[in-house]
Amino acid sequence: MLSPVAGGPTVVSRIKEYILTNHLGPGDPLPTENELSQQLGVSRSRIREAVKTLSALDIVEVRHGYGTYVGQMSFRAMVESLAFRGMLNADDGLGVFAELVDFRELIETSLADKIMASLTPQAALSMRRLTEAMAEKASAGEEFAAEDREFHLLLMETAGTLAVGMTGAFWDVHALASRSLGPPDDLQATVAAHVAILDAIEKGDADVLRAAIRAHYAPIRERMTRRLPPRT
Amino acid sequence: MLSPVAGGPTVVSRIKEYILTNHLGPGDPLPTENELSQQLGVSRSRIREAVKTLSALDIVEVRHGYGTYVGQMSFRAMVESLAFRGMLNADDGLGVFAELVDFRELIETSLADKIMASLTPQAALSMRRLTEAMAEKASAGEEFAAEDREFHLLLMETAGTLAVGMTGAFWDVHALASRSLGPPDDLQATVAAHVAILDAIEKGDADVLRAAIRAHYAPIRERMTRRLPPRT
DNA sequence: ATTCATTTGTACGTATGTATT
DNA sequence: AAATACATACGTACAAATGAA
Repeated sequence: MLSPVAGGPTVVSRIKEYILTNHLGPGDPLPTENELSQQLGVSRSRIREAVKTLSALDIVEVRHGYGTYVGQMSFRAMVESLAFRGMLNADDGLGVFAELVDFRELIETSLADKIMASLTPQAALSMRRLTEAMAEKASAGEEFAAEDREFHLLLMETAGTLAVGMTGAFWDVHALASRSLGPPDDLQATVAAHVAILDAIEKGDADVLRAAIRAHYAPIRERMTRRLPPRT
Repeated sequence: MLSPVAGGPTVVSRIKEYILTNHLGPGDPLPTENELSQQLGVSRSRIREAVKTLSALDIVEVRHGYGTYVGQMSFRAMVESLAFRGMLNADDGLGVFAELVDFRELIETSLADKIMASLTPQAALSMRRLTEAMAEKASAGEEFAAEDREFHLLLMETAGTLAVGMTGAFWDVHALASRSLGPPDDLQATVAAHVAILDAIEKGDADVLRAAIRAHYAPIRERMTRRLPPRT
């Protein structure tokens, strides 16, 4: 029997290996499931399960009826994982979600000087436009999640793609959490908080900026902890 | 036909739903694959593929021959995803790995004050012992990855479980990267860098601590960028 | 616009390996 | 040591989606 030894290379790792050794990049096609099945000498079911794993990590991307491709950089896996974990704990503690707020605030405040120093005028302008869009929607009673997200991404722009990716991921987790947490925050106040951050940047005072960021997160944190269910 | 509508709830989401509505917690058992197959009205193959996805995210944990259980909080998915992404880019830019160093440094430096204020004596003592263990191994020419990891985890202790988890995850990614990057850093210098961090904490000077942290990461970053392959 | 080949998605049956009692 | 409950693996058949002829 040609069965692999226990603890030997898994199908998942062999597919990863295939991608690396063949120097495939994001968007490049993988062999079909049948071809992989033959090349690796395992059944198609097994290939499919391995591909499911890789797909969950966005290492590959599967298009129904078309093919399988090397995936793009993504934090979706982390978002899903954290979000679900937050829901699980939602009964007792909101632990994950609350800590997430701390973490976001920590990163943004600690980058205050860097942001101040190197935020591009274009980014600042985009952020200004976003706050205006927020204000408009707020007075119409609408939410503005997309604008909020983009605002914070632009804020992190200078810190590199990884930081931007993480910020976006945390924001997404928070959005998922928020959804299952009841009515949104006071829209007008949220807009004002973002305007305050932007004003601080243009004013050029790092201390004011840090204070504005903290003020922005204060009601969010408050909302998280307020939702702590009464222990029965 | 009872087939679900296009875009309807996926098997993955239905299993997540099952866990939440039944108030299962980490370690609690899920129905067997056959039972799930019946309850959800889909074939066992589908269940298996869905479980593979959930397992990749550590939302469930499968024990061969025993059963499937709700998983523990984990960053394994992010580690695997980031590590592979780093390998992919390793040809051209080392982009992800290099940014990871920046991010780790950012987090630790920005927590300097908090660390200083609230690191427990027990943690400090443990860290001191770790540096001693590092020194011992270093003079024997051995590496000390485990001690290094534990040191940085203790450093973040005060910042909450999420921060600790992220720190561990980043460290793991870095370790995976390091493996495929050639010989390790200068062991003696690495030990000294950790000792300097610890000394700074006990001395109680946040500025010195930040400098020590930056000094710790400098050679690591240098190593990353130095490895940029000569473009052919 | 239809048909056709290709590729992934779903289903089911069967056999085998593995851990627990 | 045996029995049981389970996950793992394979093969085949068919459904659904996509792109191209």
